[in-house]
Amino acid sequence: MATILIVEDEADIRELVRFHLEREGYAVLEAADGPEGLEKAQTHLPQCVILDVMLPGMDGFEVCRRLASGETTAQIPVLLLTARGEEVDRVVGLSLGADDYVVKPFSVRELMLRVKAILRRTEQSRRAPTLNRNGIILDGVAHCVSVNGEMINLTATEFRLLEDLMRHPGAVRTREQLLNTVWGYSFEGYARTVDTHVRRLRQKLGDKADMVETVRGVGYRLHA
Amino acid sequence: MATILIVEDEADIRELVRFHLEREGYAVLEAADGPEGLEKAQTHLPQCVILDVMLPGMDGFEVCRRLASGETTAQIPVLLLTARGEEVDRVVGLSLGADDYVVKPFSVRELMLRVKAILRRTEQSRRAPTLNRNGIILDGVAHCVSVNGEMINLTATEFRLLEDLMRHPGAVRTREQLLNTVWGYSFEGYARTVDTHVRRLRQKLGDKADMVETVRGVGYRLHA
DNA sequence: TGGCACGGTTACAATTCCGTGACAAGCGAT
DNA sequence: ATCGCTTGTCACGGAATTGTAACCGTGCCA
Repeated sequence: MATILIVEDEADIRELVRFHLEREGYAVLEAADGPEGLEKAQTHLPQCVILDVMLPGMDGFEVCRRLASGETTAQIPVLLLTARGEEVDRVVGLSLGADDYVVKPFSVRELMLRVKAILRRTEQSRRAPTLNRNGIILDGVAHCVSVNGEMINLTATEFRLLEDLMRHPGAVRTREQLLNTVWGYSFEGYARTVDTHVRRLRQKLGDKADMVETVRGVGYRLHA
Repeated sequence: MATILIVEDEADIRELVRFHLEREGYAVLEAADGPEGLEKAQTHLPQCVILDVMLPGMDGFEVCRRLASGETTAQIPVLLLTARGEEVDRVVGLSLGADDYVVKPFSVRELMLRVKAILRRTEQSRRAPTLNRNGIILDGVAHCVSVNGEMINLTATEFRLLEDLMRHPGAVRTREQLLNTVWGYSFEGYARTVDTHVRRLRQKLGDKADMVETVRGVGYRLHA
């Protein structure tokens, strides 16, 4: 499941949060100061960072800024822990790119909900190695596809075609777009080739065949 | 820029928030109760909804639930306004799919920052050129159109025609202009062809048919 | 009031578009 | 070499789409 990094100098708070996060099934990394937090963020690329603003040495804002400017770490959502009533701090934090904050002393339950909310928001945009839409599951690593739990056997071309459609659920893909991504830019052939492969794909999809919709005069689309 | 809907029964709070939102450059819609808020959300698809929990009649949680279960409105982020200290409410709200909350009485500055944070988070996924005028929603990526929340089925030509009109709301488009952009410069045909397609389009638009206005002697125009 | 220009409406034939089946070339394994 | 599988192309046919023409309704102007 998701990995979460907590950067906090007070050990008892780290333990408290770790305990609850692990009970929810998350993997937890700890760091006691800013530099350690930055380094663990860069090496482990957690799905979320819980970051105390008051840190010895480098403060949380500086960590936040450096995370946002790093190429690999810019996408990691940050949840700030601030002291009560420091509205100025919150303002600075949010404008620095933090995704959310919680005021200390905080309700653990609320913190968990906020972490979940952040992960829920980001997991949609993150590219999943296995795609799953309405009973069609495509595993890019194992290179296999199941429909309603039953494995089906796709050829390489059919697999890439389905993959492209599933990566753009609800979006129309023109024959040219499909030829470019599935067959490659060097392919110089008949656009109707796509049709034939769509037909073969639909055949193998069985009762989920109508998930692949025809948009007449435009192209094909995976039902959203 | 972005459109924001505020659902709040107290008119002075609506005005206060509207004033600051408009100063930031946002377009603002107002609704005084839950049903009105739902309806405006469905027809205008704002980029964000600011929703008071305490509403006469249908409360904010119910509005939130219905927004989340609607196909077109599920993606709209919701920012809840709750009364001080009602942690139970916050928890319920966040688990219902609200993206954030602010406790009343709130700092306007903080509210603005939270709205900006929400918009920043969602604008990445909102890159899609979806046009929206008065209940007619045209999604260029999915290549589909909905009127009052109901999907309608347009042919490719009808779609391009509506797209051109919606890209120029309130502006008259002559038949020649339409022929050039919708049919392409190479088209050499009868200008009255446009009329036939306008008619077919109006038929499918149902009670929104009069959004496509005739400007006698000039061309057609989408009602502003 | 009548004529006229313009757009709405209807009908229809031509065309386009897509699903389907068939087929041959390519390719790897046996 | 032979077989089986994959893949690209093609032709046919049905269905949806589209352009055109003819006819009708309405507003405008003298």
